[in-house]
Amino acid sequence: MTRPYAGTIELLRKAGLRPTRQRVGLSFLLFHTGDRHVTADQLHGEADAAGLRVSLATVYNTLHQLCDAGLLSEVVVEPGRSYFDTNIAGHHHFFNLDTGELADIPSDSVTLSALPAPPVGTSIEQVSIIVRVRQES
Amino acid sequence: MTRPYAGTIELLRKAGLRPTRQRVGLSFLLFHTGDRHVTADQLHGEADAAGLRVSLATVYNTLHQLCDAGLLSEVVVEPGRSYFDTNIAGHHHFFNLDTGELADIPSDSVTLSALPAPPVGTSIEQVSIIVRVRQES
DNA sequence: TCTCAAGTTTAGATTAATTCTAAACTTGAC
DNA sequence: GTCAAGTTTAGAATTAATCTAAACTTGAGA
Repeated sequence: MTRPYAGTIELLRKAGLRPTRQRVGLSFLLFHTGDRHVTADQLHGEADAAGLRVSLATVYNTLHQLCDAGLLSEVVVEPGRSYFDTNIAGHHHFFNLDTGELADIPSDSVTLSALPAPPVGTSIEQVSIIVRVRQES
Repeated sequence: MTRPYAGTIELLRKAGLRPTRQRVGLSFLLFHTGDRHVTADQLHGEADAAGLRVSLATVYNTLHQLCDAGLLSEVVVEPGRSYFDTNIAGHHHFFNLDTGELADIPSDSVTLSALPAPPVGTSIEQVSIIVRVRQES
């Protein structure tokens, strides 16, 4: 028998987070299905479907902790809707205004030449490009 | 005596919006103070301070109508906070994660070379770049 | 200038996402 | 095992934003 959660537990430990049942379950859902864009609500639903009882508050806590640990990134596309992205390599996205779908843009397929200096006294933390698209009629 | 609102009224008429007292007042606040980044709430407060009684619902309505008319653009930087920007030429911004300040990036100071094709069946509506910065310690 | 239908505004209720709270429960070092 | 520190939880609270239907403006036409 293999230990399906061993990697996940390791991941959490490295991030300084206790591998609780909830965190392990949620992380497993997040990181073992390829790249994902989920809202807190969606993940909560998936957990439920997978038989993992977790409160929504914990889903939010865990998502933010994983963000802080750099394992996840938050993408804000519309007021009042926030996605969490398991692909932390490229922070660029297509956002379909009509369907609400979010798709990654591989960071090597975009070249940003010349970026102005940040305001005095600040340093750049992240550059995010969102390309809003519409369904062609 | 000059007619301070003549330009504003003209602007609204061209956008197909009746120049009501509220819309004229709000547009005046928006477009006669240089480039601005305001939340609906801030604008509501300013209107109040200027002696213009407007409900918050009208502030939201007007902001959205001006967006639809292309006179304003909406910038989403954080979940649950939405700014409206009177500078529609460049959609790029610095966002200070520590202070919440938003600053324009002149669009000619950024060059985006190479952008992948949008998903099949969609066309690009807008490209927005947000550079998140942090206060240097 | 008066009238009136269409377009606007409004207060207040409502929604939806998210955060807070403090009590109950795990976890893991010892 | 024990226990303090860290987590989770249900439910309340908060926040931004939207909706509702009744009251009010606006301006085109008489």
